[in-house]
Amino acid sequence: MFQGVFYMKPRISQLLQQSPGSEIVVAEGWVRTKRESKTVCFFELNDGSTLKGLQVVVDVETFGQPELLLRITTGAAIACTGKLVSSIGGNQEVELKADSIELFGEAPVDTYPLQKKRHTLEYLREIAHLRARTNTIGAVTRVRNVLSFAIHEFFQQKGFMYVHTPIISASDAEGAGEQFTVTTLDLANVPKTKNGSVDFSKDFFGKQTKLTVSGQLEGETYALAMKNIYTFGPTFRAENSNTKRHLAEFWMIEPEMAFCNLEENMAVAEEFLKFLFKRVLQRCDEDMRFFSQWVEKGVQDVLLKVIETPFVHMTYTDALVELEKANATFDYPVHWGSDLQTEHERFLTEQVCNGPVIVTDYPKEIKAFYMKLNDDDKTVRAMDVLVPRLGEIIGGSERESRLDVLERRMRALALNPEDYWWFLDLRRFGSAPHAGFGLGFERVVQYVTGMQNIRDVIPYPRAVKQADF
RNA sequence: UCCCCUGUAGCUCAGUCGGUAGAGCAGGUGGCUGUUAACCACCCUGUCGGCGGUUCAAGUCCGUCCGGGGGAGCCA
Repeated sequence: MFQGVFYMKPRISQLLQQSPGSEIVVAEGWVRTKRESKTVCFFELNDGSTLKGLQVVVDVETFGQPELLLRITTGAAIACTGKLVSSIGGNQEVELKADSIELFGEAPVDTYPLQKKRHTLEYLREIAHLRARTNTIGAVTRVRNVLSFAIHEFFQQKGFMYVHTPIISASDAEGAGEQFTVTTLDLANVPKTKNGSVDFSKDFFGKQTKLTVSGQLEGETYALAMKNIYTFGPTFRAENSNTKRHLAEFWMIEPEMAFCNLEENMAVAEEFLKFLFKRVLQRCDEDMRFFSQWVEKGVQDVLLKVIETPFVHMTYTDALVELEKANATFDYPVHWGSDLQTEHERFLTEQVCNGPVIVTDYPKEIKAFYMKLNDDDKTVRAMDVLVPRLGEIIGGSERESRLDVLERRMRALALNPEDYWWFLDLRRFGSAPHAGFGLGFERVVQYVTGMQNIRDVIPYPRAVKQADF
């Protein structure tokens, strides 16, 4: 079974699936809790491979070494050697009857921050370097891992190319939000030009550079060569936003497809989300039952229902009809042309549709310049996928592939076409209809797990005034 | 950035009308022939976020700063 040079000892997840036997096995991990009586002592051992750990049983009298047992406390790293036996207790099939235990690292009870009791997520954020050792964050970590892999599975099996768009961007205006500047200039002694502004020609790249807020524009260039591509990488926004669904550094998935219109774009988005949900239900059953019970009641059933139900399609104009009926209940009443607030999006997906809904064809004034203009000259081929509890989870569009229309739109928004010369070249040479969307990875993890705060679904959250660890 | 809430034992919280603090859990000791949120008994634990003010007296009232949470905006 293990043929590589590096011999992998079995993980606890594998041991838990084995039958009792006379073979000697070794289990390595961290002690979650210890229970002891006069003659018998139990450790629950966890190595991150599963939610529920392996019960290790020690016969106190035959084991001897009472001082060793005393030093093994919650948090200690140990390796236990013995046989897998069927368990007398009712909560597990097998357990490890330890003949010997090696203690690698103690976790002194008076200083170890994790106790064998439930902690709040807020407290765990303060000890983010240790929180992966908890049930909740461990489960999040496994789900996040499965989702990451599923993203590649979905696109790879559909023949999409994984493209790495740049993290450092020299584009003057990507237009998706405030950006972080990347510089090696001495901030205590910034070089200035004659008119007093910062002289970026002295900077590392010879011009001002920033961290990317989106790989879309570069993604489009590769879609118009490889046909179907996707990006999956870190994204940075310097917005001063302080909410439970925003981060300054987050991961984003951005597929881009040539010879593709908005209808096909919507179909891909729907199939993609459903694929991710299916994979998690298949491969993280134990963790998902945990989330369903303790974090968001019934979240498994919600995902199952989403998988089975076709997404509702609705134009912005039709959505407005629904919203205006209920205008009295809103803090911000809507009219045609106004942007949808969080309360409106949630009303549509939770009250009107009772499930995911894709809203399309928004007024051009409230959407980005690169979206394809409709024949009515008033709306663009944009789409937002809205889901209950979270609101917008995907934003996308068919792109404007007509050079003259795109240039006109840019001028109307006071953008300089020369700054986008390479982006416009795509429309000059071999232009084709194309479309794509962006999906915030952490928001998917949030939706799937039911975790309320986005800072708990990424290992080390970066947000306003927060860059610890 | 704006609005609201909040900061008390290691953790989660209570603390009335202003009179120098209390519970659960965690931890310790003892008990228990197999526990699994272990159980039973006893025990230990405090710069009440910082600074300033009002008062005979402040955890409590006022000001201010800092931290945390929720909502809004912006978005993914």
